[in-house]
Amino acid sequence: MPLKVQNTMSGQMEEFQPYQGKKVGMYVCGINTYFDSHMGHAKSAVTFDVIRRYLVRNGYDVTYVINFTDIEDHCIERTIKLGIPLEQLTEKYIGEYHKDMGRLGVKKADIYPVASHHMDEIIQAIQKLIDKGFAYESGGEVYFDVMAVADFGKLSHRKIDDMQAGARVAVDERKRSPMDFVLWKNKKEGEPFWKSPWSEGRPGWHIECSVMSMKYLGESFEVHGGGTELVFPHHENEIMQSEALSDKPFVKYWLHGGLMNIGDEKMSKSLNNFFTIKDVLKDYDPLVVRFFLLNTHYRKPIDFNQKALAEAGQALGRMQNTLDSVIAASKTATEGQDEFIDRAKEAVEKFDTAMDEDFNSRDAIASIFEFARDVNKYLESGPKKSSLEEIVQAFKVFDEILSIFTFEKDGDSHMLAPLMEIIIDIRQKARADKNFQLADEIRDRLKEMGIVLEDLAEGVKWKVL
RNA sequence: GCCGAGGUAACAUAGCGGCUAUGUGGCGGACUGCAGAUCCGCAUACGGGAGUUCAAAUCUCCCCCUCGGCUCCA
Repeated sequence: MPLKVQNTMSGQMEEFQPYQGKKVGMYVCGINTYFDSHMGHAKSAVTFDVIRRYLVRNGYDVTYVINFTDIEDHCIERTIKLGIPLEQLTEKYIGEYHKDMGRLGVKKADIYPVASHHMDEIIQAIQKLIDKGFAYESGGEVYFDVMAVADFGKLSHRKIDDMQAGARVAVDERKRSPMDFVLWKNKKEGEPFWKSPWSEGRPGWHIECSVMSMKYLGESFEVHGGGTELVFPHHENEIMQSEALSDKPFVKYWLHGGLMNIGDEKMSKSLNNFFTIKDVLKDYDPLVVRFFLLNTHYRKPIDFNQKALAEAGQALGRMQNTLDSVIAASKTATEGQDEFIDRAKEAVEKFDTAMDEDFNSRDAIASIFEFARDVNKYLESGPKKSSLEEIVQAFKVFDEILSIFTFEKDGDSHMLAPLMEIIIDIRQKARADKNFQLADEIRDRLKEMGIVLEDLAEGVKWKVL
């Protein structure tokens, strides 16, 4: 089954096909480096992490680029307020970003370009746009001339005339058209600035991404991602700038993720209703958070709340529990295999089929739950070693993409197993003597240190939480 | 106003022409000294209205509601 992706540009599902062979360039808009990342950023990072992992699983040679925007109002405001150089602020939050995302199991991108390190290229690009007649200078500022491009709005599907320019902010009188956007702006008093042919100032937000993505991925590349709120104006403007510069199609597939909401509002820094990743990880296992994010299709919004996270913990625990049992059983199972080995292979196929449909991780997870139920049944029917190993392999495939399972627990030391055998033996004797008080005490005290006992018909099972 | 994404059982999510789904929670069983885990079963669905079709949650049209975008924002 071929991989299909929902392309915002066409509004349709399209078969995924790189420009050349197996090479895939992938660019995702990262964060503004002035504050700790919140759960909305986590959703984006995890979404595209999974997409990247799945592309790699399908044999694509992915070059993944995530940018950091450090030349932007909030960063500048912050650097002035704290009285530290911009560079220092940028570095601090890049470090925090990597820490947070690392804890969430997000694999590192190949390149993390920083806007302020690309000033020469940005200025050159702006000059080129002026030279080619796509931009104009006005009072030390440079604007992109929207009227100079024929296909305005092809990503967001809107027409210039239909929009209420200045609906929320007054139109700048220096612009020729209200839809024109700034490429270079004058510095304000006390702000960091760079020298340019037009004025001492700084670049606009959109041009930074055009320049950095094309620098590292070429003038045309395959995948560009981000949250839906970036479709307009940011990505629309990126397209206009990039294609004006290169005269080539910019990006083949536009992938947009749904937003993280709180109640009926999106989570955002400016609305001040955000939960930072650090705060959430104080209360929840990173694997649970990751599962929570992947249990909804990436293009849909997710409502952030404690109940949903708790539920995610329960649900993930169900699957992990099955995995634990399989691993434990495989240590003592009889050699050989049986027909369940095919069920394990089928599980991987179902998983891939779901992921092939625009990275439908939710559907993929549902298939794992079904598999887990079958596995649980199988475990009670005298499982064979090879089949159990095949099940573990299947979970390894799921985990290669989702990264939500644990295969080895910290407490798994060589001494622990024989020690537990002794304790369980003694407790079984107490139970045989109907000394339930002692039996319960042993169980309770083990639980306190994170070891759970389960009395089953076929014997006592233990596991480390 | 315009563009986009949605409205699925108690809740949260998939599905998107015929196979009634997945998890959490609830109820009832099996197992059990108890607890937990696990299994089996039950209940409660497709925003409203018209239409197309042998057949619609899935297609068409109209309406209602929610969110996002048209300032910065993953």
